[in-house]
Amino acid sequence: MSQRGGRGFMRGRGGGGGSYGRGRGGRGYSSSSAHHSQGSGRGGEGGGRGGAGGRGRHPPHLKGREIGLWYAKEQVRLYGKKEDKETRPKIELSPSKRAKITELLASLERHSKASIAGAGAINNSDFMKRYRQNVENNVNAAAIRAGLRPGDIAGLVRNAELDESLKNELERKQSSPKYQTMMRFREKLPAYQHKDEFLKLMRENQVIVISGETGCGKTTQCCQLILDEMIQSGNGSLCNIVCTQPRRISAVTVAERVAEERDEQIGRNSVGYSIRLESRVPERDKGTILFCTTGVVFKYLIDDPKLTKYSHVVVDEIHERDVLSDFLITILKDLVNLRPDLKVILMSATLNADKFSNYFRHCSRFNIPGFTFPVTEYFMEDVLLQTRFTFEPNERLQRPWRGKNPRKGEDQEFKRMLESHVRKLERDKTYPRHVLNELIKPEAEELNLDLITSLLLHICETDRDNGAILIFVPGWDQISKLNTQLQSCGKFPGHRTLIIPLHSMMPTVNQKEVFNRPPGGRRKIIIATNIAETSITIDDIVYVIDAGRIKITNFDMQRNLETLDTEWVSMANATQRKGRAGRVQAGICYHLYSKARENTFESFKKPEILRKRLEEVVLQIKTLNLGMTGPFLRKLLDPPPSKSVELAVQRLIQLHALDSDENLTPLGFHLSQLPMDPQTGKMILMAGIFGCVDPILSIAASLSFKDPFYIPLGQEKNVDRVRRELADGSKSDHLIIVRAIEGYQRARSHNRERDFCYSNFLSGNTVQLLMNMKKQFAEHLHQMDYMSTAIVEDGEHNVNSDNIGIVKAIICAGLYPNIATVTVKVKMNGSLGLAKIRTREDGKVDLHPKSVNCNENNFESGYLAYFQKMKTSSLFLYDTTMITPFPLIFFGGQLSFRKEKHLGVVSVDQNLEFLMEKDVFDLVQALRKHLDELLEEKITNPGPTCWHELSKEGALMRAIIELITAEYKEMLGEGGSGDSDSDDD
DNA sequence: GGGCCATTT
Repeated sequence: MSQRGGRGFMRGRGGGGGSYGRGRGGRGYSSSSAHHSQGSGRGGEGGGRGGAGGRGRHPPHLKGREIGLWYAKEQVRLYGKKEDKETRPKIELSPSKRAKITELLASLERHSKASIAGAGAINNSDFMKRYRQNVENNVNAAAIRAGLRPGDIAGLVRNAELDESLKNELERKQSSPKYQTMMRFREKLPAYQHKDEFLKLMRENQVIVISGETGCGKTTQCCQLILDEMIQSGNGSLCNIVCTQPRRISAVTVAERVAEERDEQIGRNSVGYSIRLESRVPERDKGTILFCTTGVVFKYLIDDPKLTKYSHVVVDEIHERDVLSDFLITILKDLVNLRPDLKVILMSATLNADKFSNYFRHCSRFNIPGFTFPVTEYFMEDVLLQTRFTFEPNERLQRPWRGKNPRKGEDQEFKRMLESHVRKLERDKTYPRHVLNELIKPEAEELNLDLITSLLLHICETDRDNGAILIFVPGWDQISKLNTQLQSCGKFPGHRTLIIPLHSMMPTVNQKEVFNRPPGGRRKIIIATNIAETSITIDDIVYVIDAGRIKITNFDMQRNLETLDTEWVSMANATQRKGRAGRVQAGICYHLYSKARENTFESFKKPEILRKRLEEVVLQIKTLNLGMTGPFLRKLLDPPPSKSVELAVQRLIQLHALDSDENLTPLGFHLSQLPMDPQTGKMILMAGIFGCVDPILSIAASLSFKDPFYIPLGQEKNVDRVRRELADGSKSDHLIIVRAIEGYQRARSHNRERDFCYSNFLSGNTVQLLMNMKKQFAEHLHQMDYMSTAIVEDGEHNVNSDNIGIVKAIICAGLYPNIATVTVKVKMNGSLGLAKIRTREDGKVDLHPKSVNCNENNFESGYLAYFQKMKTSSLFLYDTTMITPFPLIFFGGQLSFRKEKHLGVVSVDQNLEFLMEKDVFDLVQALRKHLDELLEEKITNPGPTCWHELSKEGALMRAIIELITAEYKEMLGEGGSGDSDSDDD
């Protein structure tokens, strides 16, 4: 086989001009073949191979622009002026290859005639019947395990003997000295002090909302109070409490804390936790408290929709309004009718507790007063007064800062509010004139790092106790700039201050120094994103400086795009930030915005369900049999707009996960079982079928969790370098992850993994989690019968793992239709211009600077598959892999053929186009049809792939793999075509 | 020419 793009410049021309510079001469697929615009039109396709014929080299005496002009003239001489701006790659098959495929197709026809009628075609409704039966069986099996008859209304079954022994055990425990010491502490917590009222409400109501600020002990105490009362009243065998937390770390720490208070070992007695890939559930199965992440409860719901194992469900931190907790309380709202014995406790911050109570038909509310130290609040006017800071006029100021979608006239409206606020301060003589002069300047509305520096100096001068300072800024950029400014201004020398940047991508998030008091009596200054608002808690903070901004993802339904915007914080954010100063002593919070600005703040951050794509939510609704998505989602506390639901359903239909009636297809059924988004799910199913499980599971793990790379401040370029080395010319961000995990494992076998992580900017924790996720994914594939074992490295399932062409093809199969095209103009002087990236829906997009393909302009193939696309300062593709034509033809969308003058043109989904003769197309299309049938059969009736070349499946798979492999090798110039009979045309 | 934060038997 050979493919001849055959036009344009060659890589490596002119003595290593290209980054690859292998100097392959005219062999194979030229780098321009896919989408490099002809531009000044160098090269061209002679009759011979790859543009070698007909095209001359420019005379050696020419320089710079003259070279380009020479090629331009040459282009005109060979092809005439405007014609032949062909940029579509041409796909050809050698005669021997054609003969092979023709023979294969004939044998496949014989196979299908010989096999039972209907094999290969799927019958959706049969599948769905089986699948619904399975769901039913699971439910009944769970009921039987819980000691119920199938169909019974659930509930725990009393065991009088156990009631007695649980009661005795608790009494014994209450006399232990350790327990009593802990009890003296517990008794001081507000939640414990309101014990009787709380328990009375619990007895009298099925659903209650508990509100209270951090530090009141509601999470640790309420579950214990319920359990102890149940046990003491002789009902211990009827009590299992599950308490959900939004984050893994809080599920574990709360469980550990409660176990300690009960003088127990975690997972040994009444208290345990369960988070993904890590659980220590209580050994006994009655009289327990289980802390788990919300996602874990969702998995319980699949097998046990009525949560029959539990008597109490406690949903904590519901005020955070994450998708899962919103979703869960909607399910619970229906479940309480089916389970009159089930008690539901919703826990929220005080501010919006009423909203939840109203949602549950005005259920009872109980507020527990807070227990924190007082925090003095200052606003911009006070900061200006204390620092005497003056704003430099900023010519380039776009306008006072404002929200993302400003209503018409919002700026003017705010200006009037600010002016009236200033007039009032003037009348009241609260602040001197110079402060008001500054406050009214538009510059006062901008995030000003000089002001922060000035305020820090003010704090350092007035406070001699070196209290720790926490600064909230919106993102990486501001952390970086402020850090540089503080380090270089000379006023915060290392022997007096310790400055720690804190961001999820910086290694400091896992360092103890963040929590400890710095040695030598120095002052700790932490510059953080909102990671320090909930995820990381630093106890010794005395001062908080709140810049008042937050970066937040939104979903733009009109443009079908995810965006990342900087916005003013909500009141809830501001309160939370302020509270960070009062954890162990009285504190001070400086808000870097005026009281007037604060008046424009929303009360709460927009619920996550209104800010996200809904594909996974829709699949979950289907898995849990909750009916049509539209009606179900309208039951939510804040229903997402129907447009957003439609977009999700449409995309799932496009992925063949749902049929047009919104039923799960067999593929959709598998995807809904997998803990990842549908496209990544599709990728791992295909990896199972195509025998490249290990590398693809690495990619899937990182796409569904996070990138394992740290980026230490100032090391950005070094991280880029390491990533380029790991990519090793593959032009793939996804393969970087594969190589990183492989490298880690190799290093670990020599006990060198720490060094490996250090020199490659990897987070060892994240890599280990990714490896555990791979194991979990392999277990899923095994359970679904896509693998015969659950071993990631199993040879049978990795026959193609070292074949980069196939691994990339499977990346493409999963990520499709997320495909961008690349064009590179050839400049007059013969050098390459910048790569221009486009997608069908968005037009021009940019590659994110973190991508290894950013700044690349020498692409052997003009297609990039991507996973994440987000609009920030520009519309970015965050992660890309260069893809060759055959994977798009075999795993992309609908193929169609047309004649364009004398050329045959094949298009994929009426979008991506390739040149192909009709007879070649017929062969390719026939192969594709057989592949589609095979895949559908594999999806409906999974089983390990049979690679034997005499089987229908084996022969077809081998043929397709051979085509993709040969194409890839030829393009990348790795050891020729890898095909012994390729040179016969 | 530049990266908010979480999370799944």
